[in-house]
Amino acid sequence: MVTFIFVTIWLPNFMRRDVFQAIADPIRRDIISLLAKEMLTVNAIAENFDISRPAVSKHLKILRECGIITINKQGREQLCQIEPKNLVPAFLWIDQYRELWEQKLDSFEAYLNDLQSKTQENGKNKSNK
Amino acid sequence: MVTFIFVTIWLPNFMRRDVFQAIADPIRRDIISLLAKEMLTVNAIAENFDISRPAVSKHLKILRECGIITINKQGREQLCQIEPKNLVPAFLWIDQYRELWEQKLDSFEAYLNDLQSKTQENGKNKSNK
DNA sequence: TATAAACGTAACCATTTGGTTACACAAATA
DNA sequence: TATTTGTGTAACCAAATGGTTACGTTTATA
Repeated sequence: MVTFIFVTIWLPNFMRRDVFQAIADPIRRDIISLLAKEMLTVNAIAENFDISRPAVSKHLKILRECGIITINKQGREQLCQIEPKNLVPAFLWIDQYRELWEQKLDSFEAYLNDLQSKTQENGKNKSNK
Repeated sequence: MVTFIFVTIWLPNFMRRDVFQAIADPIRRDIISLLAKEMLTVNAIAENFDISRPAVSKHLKILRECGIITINKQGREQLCQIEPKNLVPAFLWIDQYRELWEQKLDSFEAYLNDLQSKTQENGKNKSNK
């Protein structure tokens, strides 16, 4: 006899979180920008925003779950540090389309050049008339 | 007499939408990836996903509002086209931290090299003993 | 001309998000 | 030792998100 057991796995939210979600929020992007300059405690980060400290704590939790920051306990303070390499996946994703937009921008420049040369030719014709 | 008039401006949601929000959703990233290869109609895009066509329409609306795609009406079909240059702001934001992670990766490599050379020296010492 | 196809959108729903206040607790300080 | 400081988290809430079905409209086709 063969028995099949079906299991529904409940995936907690933070498992579904990724770097794209992390940088989707402007406050989290600002936190990243702050930590890019220096390590900061939770309170020092919170001073830069109008939202409550617990709200900042939540953002930090998300950033930590995505690996974008690490937190070191120093006495009663929590020192937050950026882990920039974990931004790389997002960078690579966008970077794969770089060729696409550069190509488009090239053709835009080509279009501009073309336009310019045609205008010059027009000018020539006019002056020749 | 001076009169002050205070006006509260109601900002509709889509005004707050930006490219970071656009690429936060995995389905929207997949749509971008599809459109990077070729122009597609709405139905053609929807065929690639398990969600309903109206759900895809909503995603396309968001992508269009962020300028990441443009839509051209061709008879009764809507041809979607990627506008890759509007990914550039997101690229530039992440790119500003590139130096940071490259520096970190360099020091990681340096750390690895250091470790390796030390191990080799250890080996030397052992063989010299 | 009646029907089918290719959409957009309204109305609705459950879940997620991002904020708040209140509270607990460990570590520093008086 | 009592108090203050730094922080995490629970409980709660409104709004946003992402999905659905139902329906309307325009365009192509039988």
